[in-house]
Amino acid sequence: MPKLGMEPIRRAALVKATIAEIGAAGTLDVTVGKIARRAGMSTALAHHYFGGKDQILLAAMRHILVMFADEARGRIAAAKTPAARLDAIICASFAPSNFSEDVIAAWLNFYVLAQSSEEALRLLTVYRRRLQSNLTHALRPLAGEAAAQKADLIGALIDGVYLRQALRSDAMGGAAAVAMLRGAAEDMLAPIKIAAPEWSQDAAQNAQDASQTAPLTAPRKDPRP
Amino acid sequence: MPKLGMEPIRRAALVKATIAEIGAAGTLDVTVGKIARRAGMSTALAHHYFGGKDQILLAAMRHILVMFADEARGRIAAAKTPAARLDAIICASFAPSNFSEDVIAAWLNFYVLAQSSEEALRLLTVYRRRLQSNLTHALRPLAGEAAAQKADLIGALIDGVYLRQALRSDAMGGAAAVAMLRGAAEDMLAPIKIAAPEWSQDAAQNAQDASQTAPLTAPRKDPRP
DNA sequence: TTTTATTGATTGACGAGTCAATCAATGAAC
DNA sequence: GTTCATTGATTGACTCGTCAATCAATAAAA
Repeated sequence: MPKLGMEPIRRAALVKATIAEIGAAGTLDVTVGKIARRAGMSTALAHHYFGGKDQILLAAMRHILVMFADEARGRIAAAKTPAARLDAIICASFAPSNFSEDVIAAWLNFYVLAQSSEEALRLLTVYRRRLQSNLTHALRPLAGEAAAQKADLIGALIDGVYLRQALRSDAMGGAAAVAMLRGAAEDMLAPIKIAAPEWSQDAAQNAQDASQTAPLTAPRKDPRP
Repeated sequence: MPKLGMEPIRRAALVKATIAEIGAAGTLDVTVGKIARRAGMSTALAHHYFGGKDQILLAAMRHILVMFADEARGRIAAAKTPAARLDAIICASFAPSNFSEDVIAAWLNFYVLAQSSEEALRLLTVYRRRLQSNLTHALRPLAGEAAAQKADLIGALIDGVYLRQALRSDAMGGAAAVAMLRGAAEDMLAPIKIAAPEWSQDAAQNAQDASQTAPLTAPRKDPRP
């Protein structure tokens, strides 16, 4: 059984299991034993590779943050116009890799963790700054002076929509969330009259990647059940 | 020492202490012992009055929800115009009673609790529905058909801005949050051209109550009693 | 005396972290 | 091509602390 080079494999398995376990429990109050068992190893091995529960949790958090960063970077790089960049950021936030049930639960819990863990707060701050920076950059040509302010707004709105997913009752798919965000961005930018004509074209291109768990109906403008 | 009619007093003290303890710890992982000690009694007494930890937590949550409902009801009742009602809801969300450090931390934690507690989810759903209903009602004369959709947006935005307060790094006061929401609402309503002229007047009246300044920068550490 | 208020002590369970001990590949020496 | 020392991989069992919940007992009203 024991082959060499197990460490990265074990670490990845533990991170994955941690996110799954958090999603299943809805809490950070998961035992190392459960995580390890789900990852197919003993608790001692988990400790061997990570040193402690905190490190496991933080590694899971880092993983989620990196996944989001990758998603966003790729989509932004592929966008040609400011409007497309804005849309790319919105779509990245609700792309499947960042929008599964487990990841949403984990994300919410990491917000809580940031209140008692210096390192978690640091990581979350990095994420927030990057989002803000990306949004501001995309909005500069569209909103000029007001770019930073609008970026703040859209950032908060993304967080808010995302947060509401934690409550399964009024759950909507990623596509619906994206549609909502797009509508808000349009409203916000409409008075400025610089809304790019190719907007809908970019939107159509991004939309196919952002659909999640197959909403049987086409994404509606009005997300009211 | 033993006087009669202690029950309501003890319960209130425990609820208050629970919120404070959650705020201090940043977690729902607070011990009954700590809560009871902060409330000036023994753990056994806390169990006597509440039956268990879950009940204490839910009572604290209910208390916060009721506080918010009272705040909102009062402000909405005092508002004369649709725009003023909208502003009243916004202000209520960031009024001191709902926007202190402890309450923000508790609120965030209750979102997490709702993922594993049926009753917590139920309570949160009630809050969400009421907020949605209030917003829709206020927006109907301003946005007509789109009222429900706009209400969803503003509701999500309120949650998002509120959520960001959990991270103290980029903390802003309640007044700043309200200003941000007002700006967003104006942007959103501007194209519809029904924005009431007395808006700024109502805003000025509401603003004084909603200012709150408690910016922190570091996560909290366990206080040693 | 009955009821309400109150607590210190106790219990039972659970979980994080540690440790000493195995297991199995690898590769060098013969 | 055996032998064997080395080292990473892996675990079961154990320690130690914590915490929710319970209980038996005491004190003061009514």
